[in-house]
Amino acid sequence: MLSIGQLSARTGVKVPTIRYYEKMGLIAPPDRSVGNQRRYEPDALRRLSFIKHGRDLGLSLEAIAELIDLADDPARSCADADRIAREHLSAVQDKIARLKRLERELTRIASRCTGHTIGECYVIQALSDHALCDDEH
Amino acid sequence: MLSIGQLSARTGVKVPTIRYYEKMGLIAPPDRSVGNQRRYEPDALRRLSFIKHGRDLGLSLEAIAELIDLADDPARSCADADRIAREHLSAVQDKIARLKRLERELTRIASRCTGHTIGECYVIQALSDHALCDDEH
DNA sequence: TGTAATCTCTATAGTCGCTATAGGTTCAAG
DNA sequence: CTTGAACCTATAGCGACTATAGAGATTACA
Ligand SMILES: [Zn+2]
Ligand SMILES: [Zn+2]
Ligand SMILES: [Zn+2]
Ligand SMILES: [Zn+2]
Repeated sequence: MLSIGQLSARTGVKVPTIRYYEKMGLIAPPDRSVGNQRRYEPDALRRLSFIKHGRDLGLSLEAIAELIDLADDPARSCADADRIAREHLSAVQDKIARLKRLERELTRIASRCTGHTIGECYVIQALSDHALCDDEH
Repeated sequence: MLSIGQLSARTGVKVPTIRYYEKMGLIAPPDRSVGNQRRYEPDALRRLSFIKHGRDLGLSLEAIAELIDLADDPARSCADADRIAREHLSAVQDKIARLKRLERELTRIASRCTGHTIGECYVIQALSDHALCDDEH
């Protein structure tokens, strides 16, 4: 049996976050000690690590909750799990594309300032006028 | 004099967002009509466009507020403005790097599932075991 | 057994940048 | 003068936590 602090130490998930996951229904409320403190079975380590890994990969708690439901039913088709992964990948790729456009624009803006005063500052001018930009963002 | 709706239409910033910016101190409270509705001078277009452009480039409202302060003082050194731009660029680059690691990992995960059931699903297995990953994330 | 240090408990508020809703008032056109 | 669109304020909600306060539980050691 693990205390919440031990579970936290072994998974790298902070104590308040574990309580938050419980409140959100991602992990089942564990048994309690006589003094009302949470006591986890070793299996909770697996569950929580699954959630943490999903979060580290950028999945939403909603997607992780769906995947947990799916994982509990080994005979079922994995089409939904695969779809969640593909959709997330595609969202990540969209974010990368957007951030790359920003990076180009910001690199240009940040490198072009030759002035010493705000009055001449290209950063300020660029922000004041999107027409100076190469791209939409 | 512009109503908040006209200001919104001309800048692409939604009406509640304009009110939010006012509450957050990014734009000055405008004059009011007899019936207490906001009436903006044409200059508000410039201000709001500046804010919108900053947001479109991914700057935080806090950074934008700093830049607005700076922009009001043309004789001042632009070192702070340049620093804000460089720091933001660097934050964007960090995000891109992190997302690219995720992309690699997710591509691998999403493409490797050959099973038809959850029991064989590589997506579920990968989430259950970070040791299957190539990278940290 | 006493005590002190650490851990844990609940409940609540704050973070960021909005967005949505409710219930009311004002404005502009016909 | 009436209608309908636009506007007003205040409040709550989003996602995924994080921080705080004030109280109670557990553990280690003397
Ligand atoms: Zn400059
Ligand atoms: Zn631009
Ligand atoms: Zn699969
Ligand atoms: Zn991993």
